[in-house]
Amino acid sequence: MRIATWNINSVRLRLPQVLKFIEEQGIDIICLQETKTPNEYFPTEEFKKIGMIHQYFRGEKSYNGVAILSKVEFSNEQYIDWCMKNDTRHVSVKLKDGTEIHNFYIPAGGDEPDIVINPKFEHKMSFLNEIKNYFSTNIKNQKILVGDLNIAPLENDVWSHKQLLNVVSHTPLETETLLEIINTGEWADVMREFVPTNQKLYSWWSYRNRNWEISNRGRRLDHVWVSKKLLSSVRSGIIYKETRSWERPSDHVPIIIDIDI
DNA sequence: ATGGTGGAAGGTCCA
Repeated sequence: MRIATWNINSVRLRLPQVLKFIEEQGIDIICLQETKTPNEYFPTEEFKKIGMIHQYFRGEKSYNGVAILSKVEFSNEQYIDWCMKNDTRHVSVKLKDGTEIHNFYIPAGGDEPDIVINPKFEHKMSFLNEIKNYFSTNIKNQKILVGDLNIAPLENDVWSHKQLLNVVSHTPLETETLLEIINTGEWADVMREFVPTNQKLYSWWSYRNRNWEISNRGRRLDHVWVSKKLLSSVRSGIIYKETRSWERPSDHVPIIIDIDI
C-alpha cells in the first residue's frame, strides 16, 4: 500500500498537481490538508476518475480542510472536534485490516510563542494536549497518523536550530510536547527511521523566499507516524521534494510511504 | 528590525 500526505494549500487551485502526483507515483491513499474548500465544492468527480473512489473530507470556506482519498475501501469515517472550535482539522478512517488512519492539520499558532498573549498559540498547545491525551488512552489498535503538524521537533528538522528556538514551530514547548505525544502514543516517526537525525530533513519551504532551493531554509512540518508494532511493515519513506519546483507550487511537499498492509 | 509571498476573498485574515 502506498500512502501519501500533502498540504496542498487549496485543493481547487492545486487539483491538476494532485492528480498528476497521484497518477505518477501510484498513490493508493492520499491525505490532504488545507483544502480550503467547503464540502459542496470539493472536486469529487475528478478524483473518482483516477480511481480515488473512496472519499472522506471535511472543509470550510477559505481555511483549513482535510481529506482522505483512497483506491481501497475504508469505513468508520470519523472526526474529532478538537478544542470545540468546530473547524476542519481532522478526519480518520479504518481500513479493512483494522488499521486506523488519522489525518491532521494542526493549528500553525500565529507569530508570538506565548499562550497568554497569543490566542492562536494557546489554541495550538491545547490542540496538542488533547491529542496527547487521546492517543495515550488508545494505544491498542494499530494506527497511522499523518499530516501537517506545524512543528519541526528535532534540531535537524530546521535550517537553524539556534535561530528558530523562539520561532513558532520549533519552540521547546511545542517540540517537547510533540515528542511526548510520540512517546506516550507509542508511535514511530517514519521519516526519521529512514533519514538519520544528524541529517537535515525538510518538508516545507516558505513562499517568502524566492530562492528557496538555494538558501534551503526549510522546516520539517509534515509527518507520518505509525504504531511501533507496524514499523516493521514499512518498506520506504520519501519526502517528495520535486513538487516544490512545479509551477505555482504548494509551500509543502508530499511524503510517501510504502507499507505492507 | 523588517519584510518578503501566496490563497481565498473581493476586505482582510491566515499561513
